[in-house]
Amino acid sequence: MTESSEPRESKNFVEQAIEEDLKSGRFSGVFTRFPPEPNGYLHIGHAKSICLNFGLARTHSGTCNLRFDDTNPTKEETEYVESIMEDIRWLGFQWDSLHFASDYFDQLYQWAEKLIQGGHAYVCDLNAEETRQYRGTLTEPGRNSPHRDRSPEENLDLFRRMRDGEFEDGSRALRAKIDMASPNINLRDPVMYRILRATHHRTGDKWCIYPTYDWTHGQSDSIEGITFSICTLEFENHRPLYDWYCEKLGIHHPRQIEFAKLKLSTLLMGKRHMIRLVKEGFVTGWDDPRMFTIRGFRRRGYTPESIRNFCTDVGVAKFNSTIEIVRLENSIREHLNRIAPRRMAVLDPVKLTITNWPEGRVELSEAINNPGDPDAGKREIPFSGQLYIERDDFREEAPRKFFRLKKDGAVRLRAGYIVDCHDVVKDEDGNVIEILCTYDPESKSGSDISGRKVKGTIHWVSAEHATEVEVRLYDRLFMVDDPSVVEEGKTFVDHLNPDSLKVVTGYVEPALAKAEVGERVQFERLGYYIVDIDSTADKQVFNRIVPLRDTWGKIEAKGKKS
RNA sequence: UACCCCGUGGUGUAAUGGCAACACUACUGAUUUUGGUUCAGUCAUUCAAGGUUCGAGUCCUUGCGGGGUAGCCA
Repeated sequence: MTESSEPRESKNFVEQAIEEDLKSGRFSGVFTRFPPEPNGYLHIGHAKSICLNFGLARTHSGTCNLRFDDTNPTKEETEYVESIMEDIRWLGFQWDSLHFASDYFDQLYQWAEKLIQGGHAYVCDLNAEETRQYRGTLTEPGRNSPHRDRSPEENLDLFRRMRDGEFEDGSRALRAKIDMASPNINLRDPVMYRILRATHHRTGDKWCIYPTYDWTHGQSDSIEGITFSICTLEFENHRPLYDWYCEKLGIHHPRQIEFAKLKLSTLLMGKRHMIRLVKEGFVTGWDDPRMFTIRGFRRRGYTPESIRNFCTDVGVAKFNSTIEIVRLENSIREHLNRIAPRRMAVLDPVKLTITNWPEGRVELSEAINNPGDPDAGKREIPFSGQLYIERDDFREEAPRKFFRLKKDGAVRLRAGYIVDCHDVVKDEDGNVIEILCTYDPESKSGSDISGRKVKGTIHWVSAEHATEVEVRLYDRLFMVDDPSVVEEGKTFVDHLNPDSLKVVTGYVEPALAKAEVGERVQFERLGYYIVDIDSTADKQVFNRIVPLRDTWGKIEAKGKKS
């Protein structure tokens, strides 16, 4: 027996913090939560937080709750609650319990009265504008509110009357009594309750006062027994307040840990940006395959696994970094390369006729479904004398490095024969409309006795047997790394890629005829595609998920430059 | 110009005072009936200066750079 030297797994700073607290006995388990406000659709950035929170709970045999932070009735809707739950499940996670911050409104109210009685909170009659003026600035301390020294009795009376609807919206607020001179502005007597007559998506018109985020979040965490309250960096300055409330209340005190949110090059995840894209019709909706929403990626054809892998891959830190979008594209390629069956499809067809092919003969070719996975099996494809090949795969005059089909050249037809091109037919404008070849009967794929070696292999479909389909060629919505950087007088929509969607008619091999909505395949030599929900019995619609790596494209582009 | 956080290759993430590692990109080359895949290789004196130490990416000081914060939004 040799001593196994455990390779120490590298841990991110959140895991390290968790380990410390478990070791020291500060906490006895990992209980997390994902706390979205139901005011919009989840985007790829949320996926990072979801994977983090659910993943941490999973690896430590803890729990992760889903809690809707619904403390602002003017922005929240039930529709979003549904969509968020659906997206989380699609990503492959299941919450241990479902909560709403609004379920805690009664408890929060009781606790507020407790703070008032302890002299830690007061009712302030300043309006929003006056409050702002009293708060001071980043460099100057604030001034105490004239109502700061009311007695607990008076505050309690006023607070109850606030709750009972005696005062107008915005006329008063309950504030925590902390320190108007604190260098941390969050501690300058933050508002705990505002008067707001709005119908809440769950509590209806029961309340006319609503607790703020700061006064709700930590307490909700506490009630649920959360141990690690993981949030994004912009809440760093709120942590002292989070801690203050828990201490003053003497309740279970979770640890807040902040991490850098996901930023991806070429994407714009801001709510305002996404709303504009949808509202002004730059995309077809929140689930447009080009959108940065979870539903967008889902419809585009991304797999939940690829998104989860991506999130693990980019790691968690406190540094505000930008991840290159190719990392995400790479993640979906990596997954689909393993699982997607190969099929042949021609998206920009030109006719190829085999002049020595016996009239009317149809032969079945055997093709492997996935060269990397023997278990994926084989399929049969009809081969005939009338084929379509990709226009791009033929050149009358080709550069030396071009090893596809050229005039007087040879190429292998994937899972078929080697063909030699001897002539082309052109239309009046000189465009090639038909390529004439002979096939080499001894070169059949799988039983090749010709001994010939050709450099190129191209894909094809039999014209007579191919199915006509609609193919939506999606590309990035923005071609620049950071679309939020704009010149004077311009906006991010000026960065929009005019070619982010091209719709073409494609011809696919018969095996694809029964592909169902949601099925993902690789069109050989082209990319990965998924059958879109818009497909009908008459016509299938394929979305391009991501193209294959294109080494030749790079070589060619370089050649054009030099 | 107050407070808080952060600076490690082109991009990210590790290294927990002891040989700067891993992934992605890029570029080579090999393999390949997908110009795909796979495999091999190449690409850094850790923002700067000073200090502590036998030894510093790591600890201390200062500077520089980036981000956050002045909602009765979250």
